[in-house]
Amino acid sequence: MGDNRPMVDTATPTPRTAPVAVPAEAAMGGPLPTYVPLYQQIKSLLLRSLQLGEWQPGQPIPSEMELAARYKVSQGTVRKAIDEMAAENLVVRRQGKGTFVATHAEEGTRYRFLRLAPDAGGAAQLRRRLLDCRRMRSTEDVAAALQLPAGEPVVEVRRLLLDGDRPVVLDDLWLPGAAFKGLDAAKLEQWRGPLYRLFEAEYSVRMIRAEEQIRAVAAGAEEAALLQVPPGTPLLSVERRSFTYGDRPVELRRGLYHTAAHHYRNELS
Amino acid sequence: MGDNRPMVDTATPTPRTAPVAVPAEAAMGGPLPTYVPLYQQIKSLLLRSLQLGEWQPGQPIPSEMELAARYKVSQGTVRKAIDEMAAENLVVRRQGKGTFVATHAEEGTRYRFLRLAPDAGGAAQLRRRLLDCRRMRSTEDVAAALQLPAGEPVVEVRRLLLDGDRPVVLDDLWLPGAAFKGLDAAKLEQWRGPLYRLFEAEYSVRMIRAEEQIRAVAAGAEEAALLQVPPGTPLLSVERRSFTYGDRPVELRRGLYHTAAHHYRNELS
DNA sequence: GAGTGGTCTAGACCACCAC
DNA sequence: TGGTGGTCTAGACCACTCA
Repeated sequence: MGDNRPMVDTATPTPRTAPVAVPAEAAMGGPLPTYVPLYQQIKSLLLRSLQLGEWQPGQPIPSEMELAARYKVSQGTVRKAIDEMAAENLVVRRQGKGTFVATHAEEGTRYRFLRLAPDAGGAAQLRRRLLDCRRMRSTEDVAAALQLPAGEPVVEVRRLLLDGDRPVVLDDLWLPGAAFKGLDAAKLEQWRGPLYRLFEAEYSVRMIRAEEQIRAVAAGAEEAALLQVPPGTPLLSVERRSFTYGDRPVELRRGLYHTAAHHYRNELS
Repeated sequence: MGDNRPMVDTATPTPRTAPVAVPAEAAMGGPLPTYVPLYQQIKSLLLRSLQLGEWQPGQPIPSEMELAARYKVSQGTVRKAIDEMAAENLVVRRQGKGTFVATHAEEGTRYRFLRLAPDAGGAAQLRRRLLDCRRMRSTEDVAAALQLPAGEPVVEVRRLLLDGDRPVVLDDLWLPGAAFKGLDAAKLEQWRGPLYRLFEAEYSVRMIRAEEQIRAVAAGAEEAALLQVPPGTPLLSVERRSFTYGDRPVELRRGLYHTAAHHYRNELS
């Protein structure tokens, strides 16, 4: 016990990274990690299972005891691996029931990635209105953001979010065409629930994490008309890149938020 | 072992919360927690020591072994308490050296709360220019934000942040006068380093966490002049409330960010 | 080499949930 | 009643830092 042993691992065909120093490489002076904790190796294995779709969103993963047995480690080691994944919102623990693959379905966090809140307080309750959905060849900037070759097919979507009958958000978004075969206006129109839930349910694309860049811009003529504001109105420009496993970007989104009665909320720590 | 025992606790005069169900209260149907894990109790004690200034920012707290002995629990329990505090950025662990009270001094996180980044990439390197610093009676909105009685004395500060010679941020901030006795323009002018470092070093006010509300607004005449932009230019309005221990608000800050060559970056997960 | 945090184990018991 | 995650312990060993 307590020996970070070299992973006999007859149970799983998946090779683990060497748990101790790699003399040859270490001697080469590379800044590569010379030691990977066991629980990190377990975490990598779990991540791979997630990525390969071995466990589906909303479904339970095997119990800690079962995983400990599978990987021939103690329950505490599995626990620490899962702890980190829970902290990263990849997985949700529920005492007495099990550990579940995170999903963009309701489960309390309806708008996990939408930081818009009404000034009045409470949570945003927004309606969607699809304006456009087309397949096209990506422009250079979109391709770059999605790490695709320029001209690669993408799906372009334009939509409005409304609070009551007042437009609040104008969203343009781009998705890699290859990963979203069959996505069209009809699909989007008929779908009830969070968009990211549709993506994970129908296209096996799970949004794990996103980066946003926020600016203040003046409304152009077309945008102003759609948001029903005078041209030149200051709007929040929110450019989001969403990533799936392995930090692969799978969505580019450009939102214009009308912040007269709403605001973007953020928590710093 | 393994018994969440009622805290004999002859070593510390600090009472701990009851570790097991409180039958009387539980019967009253209150939604109060009927059980508080031991490590949470330890965490509360550690938080209180932090709040009381027993350990100063940048200084080490006692070792895990020492704390375990002090509180008569196992090292693992102390570890879990500290783990949570480290996750909340209250404390920083350094292997081989110890655990240190978090500080707003350099230590890698120069601008912990400033999310502005140059579009060109890299980190913002901004100069400060103090415009004004005065003591006054708080207006109603400021008092409300700081949870003070209206008319209570506050310190009002106005300053610019510049990237090179280009103004990028116009900040107005308000602090409770009582907590910041002696803070004046001279103090601010002479101070080198992060503002929050000054607050914790000279006034024992430690900013732990902050909430921001972000909007797009049009520059007014005065603001436009200060930021050297045409009036009406869209600006990011960032209203921040900073909190210290116990979620007590101790700063209100209203920033106007010129986002022509910079952006507000955010990470969602 | 001594002291710190970091990892790993094994085992016990607790709180919660479903059957 | 049995299974799940959650807590707590005790002890061993490892990685890192510094004198």
